Amino acid sequence: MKRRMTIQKTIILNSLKELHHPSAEELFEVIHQEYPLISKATVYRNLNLLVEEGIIDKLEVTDGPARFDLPMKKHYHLRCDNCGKLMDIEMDYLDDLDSMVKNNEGFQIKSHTLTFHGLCPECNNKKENGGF
Amino acid sequence: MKRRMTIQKTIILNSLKELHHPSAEELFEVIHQEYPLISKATVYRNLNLLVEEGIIDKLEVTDGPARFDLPMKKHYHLRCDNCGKLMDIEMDYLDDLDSMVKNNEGFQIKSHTLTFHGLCPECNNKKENGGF
DNA sequence: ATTTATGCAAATCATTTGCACATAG
DNA sequence: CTATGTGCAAATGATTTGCATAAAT
Repeated sequence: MKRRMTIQKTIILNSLKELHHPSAEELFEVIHQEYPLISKATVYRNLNLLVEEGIIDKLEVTDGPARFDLPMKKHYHLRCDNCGKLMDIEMDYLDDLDSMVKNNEGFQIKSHTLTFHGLCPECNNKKENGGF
Repeated sequence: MKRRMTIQKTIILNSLKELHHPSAEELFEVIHQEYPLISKATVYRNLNLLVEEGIIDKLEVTDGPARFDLPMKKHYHLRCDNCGKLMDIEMDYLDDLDSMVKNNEGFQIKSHTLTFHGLCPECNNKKENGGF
């Protein structure tokens, strides 16, 4: 199954370069501005294809839509428990973690994801002012 | 808003003791056997209430339904990339990780989740036999 | 007697899929 | 040409919600 280059795929890749790990929906909104004919299904389909081809990364987030991005150095995330905002973190990647697992019962470990949880500055303020 | 104890809530809690981090759907299926009148909405509602009250834990898994469990010692998970099977891992909890984050831009870090990814023995076999 | 909880069906959100038509190679 | 991609709408899966009724306090 040989892939073709289409206008849609080009636009999706370009938009991906301009946005910070957007969700498929966010990407669609932006692209829809300059290219109103595009279908949401096309955005989803191309994102999945690009992930399969290893051209982009899919960040699966608990509780919320998946986010996509151009591949970058392995890193971890910080996610706000309240508003769901996701940010990248400055921390050395723990390469040796995968080999620290005992009793893995034949499971082949290939990678890991580490996400920190808490409150972003904005939500932390809201909370202190009785916001929730 | 004071909570009431209902038959449904009792059954949900009991079933939770018997199952290994089931999804809401799985829990519903099991409960539905012995208590066919229960509604799926009731299962979801009670699970959410129990999580809010801190009585049970919600394990949010990327790409798949959330799973629920009685609170246990902090631990990490192993998830099969192919079939989605989730298992608990034997590994010391990294208490000092939360303080290793630099440049958190005012973010209050409270916890972290660490999940290992790879292939479970079954899927690994399938793969070697050309399954996918 | 209140007020919270339940059951049902409809609604919502993220994502996928079937199908006829368009288009890249 | 012909297989791959597109747009649309309908389908799916997980979860939530509105509303009238039932049950707990």
